[in-house]
Amino acid sequence: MQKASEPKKRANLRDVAKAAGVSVATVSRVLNEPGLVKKDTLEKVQAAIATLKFVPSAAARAINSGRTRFVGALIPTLDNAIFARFLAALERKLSEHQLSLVVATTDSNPDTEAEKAKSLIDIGAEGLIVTGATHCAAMHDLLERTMIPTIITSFYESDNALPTIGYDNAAAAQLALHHLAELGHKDIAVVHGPVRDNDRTRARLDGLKTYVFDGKLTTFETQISHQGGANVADHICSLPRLPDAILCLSDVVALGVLLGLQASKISVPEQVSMIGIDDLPTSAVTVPPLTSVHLPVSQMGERAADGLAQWITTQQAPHSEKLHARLIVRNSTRSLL
Amino acid sequence: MQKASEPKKRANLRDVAKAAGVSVATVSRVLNEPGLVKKDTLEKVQAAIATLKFVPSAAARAINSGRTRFVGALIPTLDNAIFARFLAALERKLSEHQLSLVVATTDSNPDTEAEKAKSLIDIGAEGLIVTGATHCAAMHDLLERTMIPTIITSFYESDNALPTIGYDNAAAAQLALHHLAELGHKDIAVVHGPVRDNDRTRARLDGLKTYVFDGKLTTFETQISHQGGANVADHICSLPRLPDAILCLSDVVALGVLLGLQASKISVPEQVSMIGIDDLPTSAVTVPPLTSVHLPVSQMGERAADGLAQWITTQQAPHSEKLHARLIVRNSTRSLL
DNA sequence: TTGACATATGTAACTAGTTTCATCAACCTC
DNA sequence: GAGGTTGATGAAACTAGTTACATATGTCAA
Repeated sequence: MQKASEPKKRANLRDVAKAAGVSVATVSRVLNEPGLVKKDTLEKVQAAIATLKFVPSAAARAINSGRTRFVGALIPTLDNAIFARFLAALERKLSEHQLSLVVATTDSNPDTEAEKAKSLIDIGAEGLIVTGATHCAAMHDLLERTMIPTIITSFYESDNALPTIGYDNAAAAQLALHHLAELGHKDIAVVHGPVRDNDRTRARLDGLKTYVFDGKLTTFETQISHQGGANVADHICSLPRLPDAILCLSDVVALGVLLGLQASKISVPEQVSMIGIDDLPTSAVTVPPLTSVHLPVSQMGERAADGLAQWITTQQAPHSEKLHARLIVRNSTRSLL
Repeated sequence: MQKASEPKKRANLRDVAKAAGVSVATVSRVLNEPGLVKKDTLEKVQAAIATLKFVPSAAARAINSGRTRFVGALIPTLDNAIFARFLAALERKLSEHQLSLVVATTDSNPDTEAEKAKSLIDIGAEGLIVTGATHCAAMHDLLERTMIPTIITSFYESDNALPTIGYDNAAAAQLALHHLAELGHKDIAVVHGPVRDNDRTRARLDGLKTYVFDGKLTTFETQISHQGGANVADHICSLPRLPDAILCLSDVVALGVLLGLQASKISVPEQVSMIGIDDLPTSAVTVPPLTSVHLPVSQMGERAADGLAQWITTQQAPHSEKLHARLIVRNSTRSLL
């Protein structure tokens, strides 16, 4: 099957060694520890590498070192700035640890998540970053079988089997509700993304439900997008009576609601107060600027990167970390007292 | 929690073979072509795999097949929905070709791009998707040396050395300007992102400059973010005279400008017309809904995925493809005639 | 002159899989 | 009962690197 002249096969170490008239060990040294090689041998080999356009095979390297130098992140979507910000920090910090990042999106579907996780592991990921603590059975099984270092983010739970690096979602939501309650709001509309397969949203809603105050909460579920927020705003405007305030469990939805209210000529905060969660940079330039609960996602990215890198190199799982959310008061909320 | 001091060496094929009392070839068959193995042997081997928690090494597989089954995408930032949309389509289509996607962000820095490209190739990427046609010397050298299949996106140029799959940026900008010109606008502010190291923005600006119309164009450079747009809006509002219209070379900036104008109580389109480029979903729900030039980024992602997958499997580079932008008229532009 | 040591390089054994080819038994046909 | 075919399995070669160990040469001191 192998004829004398093959058209184009990638050159390997042996080819280079033969071309340079040295052994494979010498070529390997040129690649990894050029200091050990005599100057003119070095040049001979480098010439051969150049003429053969030799590029070392990543797989062959990995097989020896047992390291592929990349990790995977499973996130619900890229279509929300909050994840973009998280990933930016994660990637920056990982690269300080000489690790590349492979991003896979799950569309918040646990089965997709398990599938993508499997393919990340198949292609050699050394560790995983996942969003939230709820996964399907296949995912749990996969993580247990492979024992791949995995950190849960956007979610804090001290006694989880896997380390969690994130914030207390219930507390973040309570921070927002507490602010509204203090301002005297009694009739509050809560707008949130899909509850199904999303433990962060559920935790936030639970936080609201367990917060004790003498007022009414009405929840509205929609898509996490500007469009989704605008749709809910239309619905709320068609109600016989406007709520005192609208609490959005994410800023993306909040901006959508804000635009929707504006389209219906409802003014914020004069007719309704509004508050969000996330504190995206955009929230500082909306009209009016949006009061929000700041979630430290950049910090979360950095801590997750450090934790995972440490776990991979030392085989020692990091401890869970609780990061603190804080209220940023702007002009979309006003006092009713 | 994880116990730290396990003598955890991962089981390999030979370990499984020994445990099951069969040869390595049989274990390999169980993994890849279970149909060839007798039923009770199969079960024996599967039992051994389960008890040893054996997971095949991706690297060792890759070394044989010469395939790592993933490609890399180099994009300027994740912090702009336009790229998020592109990546979503790209990833979806790549996975149909059994390819995973590794995303690397370059911050529009050519040196970062070259670095990230190198590390993608180092970890074994079989192909690359890059944004725009302008790269630093190190990048060109890398692409030439490794001959890695690489497709340029967001940019169309029929005679580029590498296949380009994208739109004509100059034409897209002209489409927007033509619309404003037809409505009788003479004094137009053009708001755009950084020109340095961004050939898409430059191409759009060149398109505007070569379009013949009897009016005035004033350009404003800012960051591509809502904040950046809002800053320019503040600046424009402080000018002695408002322009007739504001043409933004991206919708993200346009929404920022819109919010900034609104904060200064300038009404659109009564006092200024506004038009964007990208046509993000958000642009349909802004107040007023934003007239924009639709860029087919989802289609671009799909075509790029198909092209790259084809290139990798057939060794045959695809042809460049020009995708068509089209004007979406909403309510942010009005006629002055 | 010889031993001690450093430097430079080669040989061959690893890494963890896939794959080719050989072997052997069971079954079928003539 | 000889010969052919099929099915199941194993031995060993193969992928492309790294690396432990061996060897050859040169320098220097005893």
